[in-house]
Amino acid sequence: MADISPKHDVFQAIADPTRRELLSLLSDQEMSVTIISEHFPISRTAVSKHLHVLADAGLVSERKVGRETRYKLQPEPLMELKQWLSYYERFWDNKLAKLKKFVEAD
Amino acid sequence: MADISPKHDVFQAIADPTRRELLSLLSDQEMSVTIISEHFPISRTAVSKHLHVLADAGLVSERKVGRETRYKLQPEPLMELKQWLSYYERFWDNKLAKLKKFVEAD
DNA sequence: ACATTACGAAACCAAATGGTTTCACATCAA
DNA sequence: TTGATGTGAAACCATTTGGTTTCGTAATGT
Repeated sequence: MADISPKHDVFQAIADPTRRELLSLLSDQEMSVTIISEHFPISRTAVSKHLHVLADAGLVSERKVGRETRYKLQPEPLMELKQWLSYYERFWDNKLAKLKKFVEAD
Repeated sequence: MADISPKHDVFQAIADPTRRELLSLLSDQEMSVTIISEHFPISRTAVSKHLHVLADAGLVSERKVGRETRYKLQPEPLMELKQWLSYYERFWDNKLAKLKKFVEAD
């Protein structure tokens, strides 16, 4: 049986600050591994690993061009995060509403 | 020098599925550690550790009541997440817009 | 044809993470 | 006072994580 998805989930993927920087960098443009890694103080191999984690989570796409591998942002999986967040928004909205009420009752 | 800043950031705190379940559980009501841990297959001590991580990130508050320690959701730090997300929303909005354009050009 | 470039896989390592069990200590109930 | 309950700290353990260096290979440049 093919193992469909021990994939990394989006929550775990964005937990690392370097990976968040990668997403930010790749939101502008598609870039090759070497060029990407020039923006970071760690080795190209380490960057490559981070990119694979992001790819596993579906947050970036890989494309081979000659000897390069180019990556670009794939924002769709972030919708899961947005949906997760939306559940909690009402709690802080609620707090804000209570605060407003309190202030206005003055 | 007192270290004001939280030890764990919100991204790292929500990366763990157990901790996300904890947040969900505590959004309903304030609960003691023992009661909370009855909802999980792991030890009370392990749950307690997760709660401390969440507290470090500011996502739950602790309150001592007699010999109990009660926790409840503190959703405010999730705003940082929302803000981070908002930057990426335009990218998928953009994609949707392009798709719409393409479909309508038919 | 040969050297250079771009990259991933592999082996390895230290530190962090998520879990356990045990123990000490308050607090509450009898 | 004595016993049960609620909890955190500590010591410990296995696995995961984030990093490294080394090496092989494919594509490109000269």
